[in-house]
Amino acid sequence: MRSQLARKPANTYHHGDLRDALVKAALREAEQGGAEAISIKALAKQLGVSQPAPYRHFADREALLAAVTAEAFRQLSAILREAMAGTSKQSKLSRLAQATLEFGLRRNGIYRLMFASRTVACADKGSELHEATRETFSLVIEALEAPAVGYLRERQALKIWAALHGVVMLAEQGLFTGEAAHATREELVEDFVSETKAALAAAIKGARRRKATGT
Amino acid sequence: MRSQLARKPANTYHHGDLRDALVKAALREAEQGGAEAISIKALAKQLGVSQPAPYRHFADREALLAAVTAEAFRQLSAILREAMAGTSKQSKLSRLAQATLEFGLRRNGIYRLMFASRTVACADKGSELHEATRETFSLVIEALEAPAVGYLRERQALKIWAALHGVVMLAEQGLFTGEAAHATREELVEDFVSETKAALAAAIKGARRRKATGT
DNA sequence: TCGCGAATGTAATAGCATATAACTTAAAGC
DNA sequence: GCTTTAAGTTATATGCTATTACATTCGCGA
Repeated sequence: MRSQLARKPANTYHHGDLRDALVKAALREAEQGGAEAISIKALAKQLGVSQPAPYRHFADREALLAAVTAEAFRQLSAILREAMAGTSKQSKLSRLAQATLEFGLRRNGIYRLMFASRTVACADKGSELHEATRETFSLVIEALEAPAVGYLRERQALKIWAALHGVVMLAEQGLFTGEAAHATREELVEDFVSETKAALAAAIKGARRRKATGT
Repeated sequence: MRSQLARKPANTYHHGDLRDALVKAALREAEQGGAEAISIKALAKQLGVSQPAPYRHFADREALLAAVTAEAFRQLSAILREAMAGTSKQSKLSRLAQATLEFGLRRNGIYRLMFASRTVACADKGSELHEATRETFSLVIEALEAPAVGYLRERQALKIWAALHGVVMLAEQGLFTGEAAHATREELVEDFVSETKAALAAAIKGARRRKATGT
């Protein structure tokens, strides 16, 4: 096993760790241009192997994209975990939210690969990709810092997660630029964060009362 | 000018309305598979013209996608307008929101073309596509049924629009299916709608008070 | 109504990408 | 050390985008 991003040395036959190198290189390509920027042929050339070599590791282009997307989710998870562990005066949820926004905008090609393609929807339950997405979502639930009361947490996690993605989406469409910039993206995210906190607090209170009064 | 979806009759030279036929046929192809399902070659064959004929009407594939996307936005506008004009007991905003959700899920390929690709982001200001997107967004503002107070309306419109798209996105990812179905998509949308109404009412009240007291 | 220019379509072809088949090399296990 | 198998190679089929050079028809002005 050798360094992942390396080209194959000219006088060798085997690359050493082509599968991993392909995923890493593809991720770099997708950074700007998204899935469309990923070309098996180009990757093979880049890594110094023949065109069909990648097919030893991935059945087809879709399989490579799935692996790349899974890796992207793992990277996002790591970023969110780090953000949540931060020491700024903001709440965990706020830090997770702003980190998600930044990821979505700065690495938009990868972001589109993760959330705007059909790759995730087509992933089998139990697959590497499916697990990676569930892991990421579990961080959102964790960031709520709320006790498990029925499905209240999950519902609020779904809501804030959805809202965040909507903001990234509209930002990429340019709805926050020019004359339409009636609010910054960060402001909107912060709005959603505080609404989520309020809704969660109210819902938990309500649930406890119902439980106490036995209705 | 002949029927738009028609194949070119075998014994004729000119199609009659190839540009329009291409857009309509491409839209049909994209219904399920999104932008990837649109192939110039396949469309030409379908319409009974030679492969390069489409290039008389569109500089390249991107230009065709832009035209298709613009048409899709016009169709969405029409659908939203109709929903808003409906007579159900729900509010205009609620009807617009649910109609958007339904559009996003039922015609997901087209939806991805509209919101999850870079086509809109790359559209020039003043272009057919840019105008079509602004038109659609103006309907969201209209659905709020709120007076123009500074940029309050626009801000709330951005928020609900973002939230809606997030819900569609996560729904397509499968986050509402199986064990994770802790809320229906429709419920979440309704949540966002009522939060928007509340926020809007509060914000308008606050703005009026500030104005009255002269601060 | 004739004719000419512009618009629209066709045939031929270059170039790039995915993917498969048949063959080769070297690594790993007994 | 020999064999099995994983991993890489060359050659090739197929499909798509896009361009060039050529053909046809539409519409408009003389």
